[in-house]
Amino acid sequence: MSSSQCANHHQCQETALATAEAHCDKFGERLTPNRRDVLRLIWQSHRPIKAYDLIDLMSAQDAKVKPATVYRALDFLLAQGLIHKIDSLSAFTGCSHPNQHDDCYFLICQSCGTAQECCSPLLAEAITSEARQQDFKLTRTVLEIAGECATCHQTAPHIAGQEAR
Amino acid sequence: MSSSQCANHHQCQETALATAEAHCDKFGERLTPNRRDVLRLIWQSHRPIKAYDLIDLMSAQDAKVKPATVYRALDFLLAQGLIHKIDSLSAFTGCSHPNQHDDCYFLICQSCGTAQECCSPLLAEAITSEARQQDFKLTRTVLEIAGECATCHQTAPHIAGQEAR
DNA sequence: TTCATAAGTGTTATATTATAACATTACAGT
DNA sequence: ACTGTAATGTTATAATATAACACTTATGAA
Repeated sequence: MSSSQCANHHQCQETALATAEAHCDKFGERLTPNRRDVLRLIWQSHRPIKAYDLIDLMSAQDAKVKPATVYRALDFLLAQGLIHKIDSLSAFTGCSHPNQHDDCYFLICQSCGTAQECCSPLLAEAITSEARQQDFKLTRTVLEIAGECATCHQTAPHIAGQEAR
Repeated sequence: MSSSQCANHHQCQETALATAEAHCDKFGERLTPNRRDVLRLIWQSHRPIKAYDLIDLMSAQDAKVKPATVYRALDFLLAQGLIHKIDSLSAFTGCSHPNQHDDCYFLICQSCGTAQECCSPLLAEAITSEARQQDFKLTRTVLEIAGECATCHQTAPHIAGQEAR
């Protein structure tokens, strides 16, 4: 479980789960076993994961898991701001700072598949300002940038990484 | 066919088709009847349209049109830069300036459904600059801003427009 | 003009992503 | 323990998209 985004990915994953736990406690929401399982699987790497891959992973463990089960967990986690959906990939990724994603965007590496969540109040302000110039009332911004991450273009040409990052 | 984006939408649509024609001539590409039909339907309004709505519209005219037929036309039009796909909607919209969409973003009105294509070299530069700070090589940017357009919040509260815009 | 090739289309099937509807179970507050 | 709400199980199906292969049409070289 190497990672270009965190020194120790196991730690990173555990922290995310603990944060989610704390978040749910605070807001009186229930992080049930299913929801926790889905969240844990999403945090297995920094590569956004597709709903049906989650279904496969959960099914591998024991009985077949049905789509609705996973989608319900995803809906909950999205509503709590514990994960993001990457629209350009139809995939889901963990959120490292629930409750404050107004300024977020994603850097998605087409070589290793990782999505890095970034926050830039400056960029967010530039976007808001652009919209304001068009007299447009902004409610949600999707900013997904695809390309090649530092790790991938610093190392040998294009070995699509399969490890957790 | 009223419009908040163009003085005369019929004109707007015809111009788009003529531009597409010219583009294809220039690059030795063929704007076949199918491709032209799909493009025309996409330009019937400024509201992004879904692939299966296109299929329904085309099927209404005569025999049932199959998904592959429409998706192939969409693939061609995307490849030529004559349309855009709006990832957050899984829908397609006409491109008003083929061959120069590096600086584009979309303002998507959740009230009337229109998507306005905007270009801002300044904003594009801000985004590139952000990515550069992370040592990220950018190849494609998806910026889709959802909210309420000027027309909608200037007029009476929330009548979802069904007309072409 | 004719043929060969490539490009485009028709058609069938299927993959992928997501939701609806309703029955059942588990949980929290009384 | 009782009750209402939240969560889950289950079946079915909707919505989005692509694969594979047969067939047709356009184009350009001989």
